Amino acid sequence: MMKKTSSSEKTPLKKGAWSPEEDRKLVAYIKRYKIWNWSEMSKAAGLARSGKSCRLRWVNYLRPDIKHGNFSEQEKETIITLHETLGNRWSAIAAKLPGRTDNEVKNYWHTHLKKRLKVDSASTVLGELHKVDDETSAKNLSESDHLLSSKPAESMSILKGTDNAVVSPRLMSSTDNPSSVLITSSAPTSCGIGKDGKNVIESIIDNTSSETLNFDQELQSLWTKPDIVGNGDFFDLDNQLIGPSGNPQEWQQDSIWPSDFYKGYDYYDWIDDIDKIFGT
DNA sequence: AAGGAGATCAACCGCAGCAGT
DNA sequence: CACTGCTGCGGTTGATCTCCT
Repeated sequence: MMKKTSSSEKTPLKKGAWSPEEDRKLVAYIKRYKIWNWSEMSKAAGLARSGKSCRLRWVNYLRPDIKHGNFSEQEKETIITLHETLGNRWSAIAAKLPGRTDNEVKNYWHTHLKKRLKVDSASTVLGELHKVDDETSAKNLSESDHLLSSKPAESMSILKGTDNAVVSPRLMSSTDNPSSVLITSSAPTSCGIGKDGKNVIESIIDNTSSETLNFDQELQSLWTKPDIVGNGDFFDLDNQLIGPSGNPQEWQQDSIWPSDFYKGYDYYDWIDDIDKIFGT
């Protein structure tokens, strides 16, 4: 292995976008000699780049196991779920997504997913909610929706949400639904949508608490009844479990999406509606 | 067609942690 | 124990692209 220990000549290090030639040099060098010391490798490979720049280029772009292209629905949900528990630990999140880099996950979060949970864009979001509802009310209010709305109002009045706590917009816009939703979360951030489409609420809550949101009281007195409950379960007013524990994502993975409860409201339709509302 | 605004993403920067001396 | 250098991480920047007027 050709190891240059030091270099007295101070060639200015190149910055900015990598050329195909530079990529080729770096890939060829790593294929042949493997990674041993980024700053020394850079010189040995004939690149006027810092070791740091080489490492970044390799790790984020040139590595053969990098998965390029759009994020799948599964990946999106994984990022959202993990971000709720891990926060901005992008490398930890990326570690759960084979082929994705921390940089990519971070960029994707900031450009696509962050706005899903953005609270202060409530009016915009709710405008979209109304739009979705209007567009779908006549044509798309399927039999399943009628079945859903035909549930006794009181049985729907309290919903203990998921870790994501993004409540089905179609469910929540059902006219028979009362105005409060109980959200519980094991994650620090939760978001809920009022059935009247008037409020979108996001709040930082305790890991083990759940809260009752009354959408008729606007945003004041958001949290009215903290208590300790199990996380991620759906309950009706009588505290009867009406959905499985865990995240919708896990429900889908485990084929336990509560289709009885949602009456044919498919998991992917649910995600689609969320996408529409939050503008992904 | 042009240009302005916003979105996207590759790359840089600064810092912290760790290992070697 | 202090110093130094390397690596990895998260925040930020800026070039480029896309969309809208």
